[in-house]
Amino acid sequence: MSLSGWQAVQDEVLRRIHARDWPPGSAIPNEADLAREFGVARATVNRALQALAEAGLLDRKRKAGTRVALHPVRKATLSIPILRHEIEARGLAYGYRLLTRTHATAPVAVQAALGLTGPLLHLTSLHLAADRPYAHEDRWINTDAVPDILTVDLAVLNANQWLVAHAPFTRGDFVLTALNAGPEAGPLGIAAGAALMVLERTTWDGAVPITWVRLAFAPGHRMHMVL
Amino acid sequence: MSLSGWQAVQDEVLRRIHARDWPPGSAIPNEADLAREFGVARATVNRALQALAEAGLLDRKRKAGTRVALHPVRKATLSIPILRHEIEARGLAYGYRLLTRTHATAPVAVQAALGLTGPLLHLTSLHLAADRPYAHEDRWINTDAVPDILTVDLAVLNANQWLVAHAPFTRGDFVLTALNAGPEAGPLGIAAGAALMVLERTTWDGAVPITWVRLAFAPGHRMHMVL
DNA sequence: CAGGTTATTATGTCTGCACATAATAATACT
DNA sequence: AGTATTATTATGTGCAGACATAATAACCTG
Repeated sequence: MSLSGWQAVQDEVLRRIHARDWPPGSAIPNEADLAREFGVARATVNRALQALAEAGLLDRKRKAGTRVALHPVRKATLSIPILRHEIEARGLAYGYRLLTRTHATAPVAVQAALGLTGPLLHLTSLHLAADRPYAHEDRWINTDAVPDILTVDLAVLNANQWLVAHAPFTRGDFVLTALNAGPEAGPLGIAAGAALMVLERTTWDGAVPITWVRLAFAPGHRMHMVL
Repeated sequence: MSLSGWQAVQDEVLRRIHARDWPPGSAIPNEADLAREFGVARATVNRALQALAEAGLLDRKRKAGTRVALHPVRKATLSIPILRHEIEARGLAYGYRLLTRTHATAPVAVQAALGLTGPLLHLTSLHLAADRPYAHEDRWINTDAVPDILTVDLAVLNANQWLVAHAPFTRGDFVLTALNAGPEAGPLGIAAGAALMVLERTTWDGAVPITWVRLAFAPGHRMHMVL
């Protein structure tokens, strides 16, 4: 067989995995052999197999060789767009309303997530889609890390947008969970107790914690992923 | 400067992006120039930049060159392990209980997701962690695609485990949402109305729909992701 | 000057070769 | 027999050179 392009190699390997020519757990031929069989260079086979390994379909180990993953750990990638873009992508007008802005000591959960104990800048705000509440945001900001944010009029400018533009982060950490609506119920204009999808995110710049955010989406919010 | 290894190149590029040497939206030098500057082959620079592009930090276009992404679409990867492994990884005993097994016509939402109208195999079951309800599963299976599943005793063997082992899928589709507990409340042993994290997944083998699952996790479930 | 053609350029990828590295197998030594 | 050392092997990665391809810029031409 003569293939051309590492994508073609990848497709053929996928086909064989799928057709059970190479059942889960079994070892597949080494790169050199495959290169010969497919009529390509070893580097080309390597590219294809590495991509599949990264996708979790193959397990590769030096010397041990390559084998079809027994329990393919499927990785869904959830792209986290800026809310404004997410909303505008649906053809809706985006709106933002700052609800509160204070300096205060954060709840212990937030303190623990950030690894800080001092008082932080605390914002609560509302993201609107076509004038209807879309998500409620509860944010704590480490002003030591981004002192410039104190000079910004956050009533006009979305804190998240300012941060992505001025304080790039190197590390992030997400938790998705579901909660019965508590204090967010009012601003979101919903009944208390409604099930809300909640996203909690902590971001760092290196070792320096920047911000902790909790987004509570309006009921019915669906987060979509593909794999 | 002389670097060695594509990872080192990647790190240096990351550093420059982060240090605002190359601010968002700006074009960075071409591969040949970077290769010369770093004292590596162009292929090495290419490897590094491609990885960063895949991660969403760079936008690359032929001829146009490479520029720092204006709105780095952060991609969180959520690894979807088999529930059994997820539970056992926490050091808890895994349990499985089949609740119902029927053939029936699926709700329109399921019919739409799968693109099928005929009657399907319908299973509801419970996943247990240390004998406590962990998640409620509501599954519809296209028996035309996997007729062998009819020969399996699903009271003993987890349908999901059987499927991953015998019916590899090529495409999947996730939706995460939050719902107030309805019929799941009973089996999960919780109060009706509690906020549940719900994961709906549809899987295909090529163009053939295989199964639709809805997992409702016990209250307090946290789905963790890193980016 | 508009519209189409051609050149240029940066990335995408392949090849063949080389050496590095990790894991295993084989061997030697006590 | 048990342990330490040394091959062997498959993947990981690097290099230089080449051509492919897409997007843009420069150039004609009517």
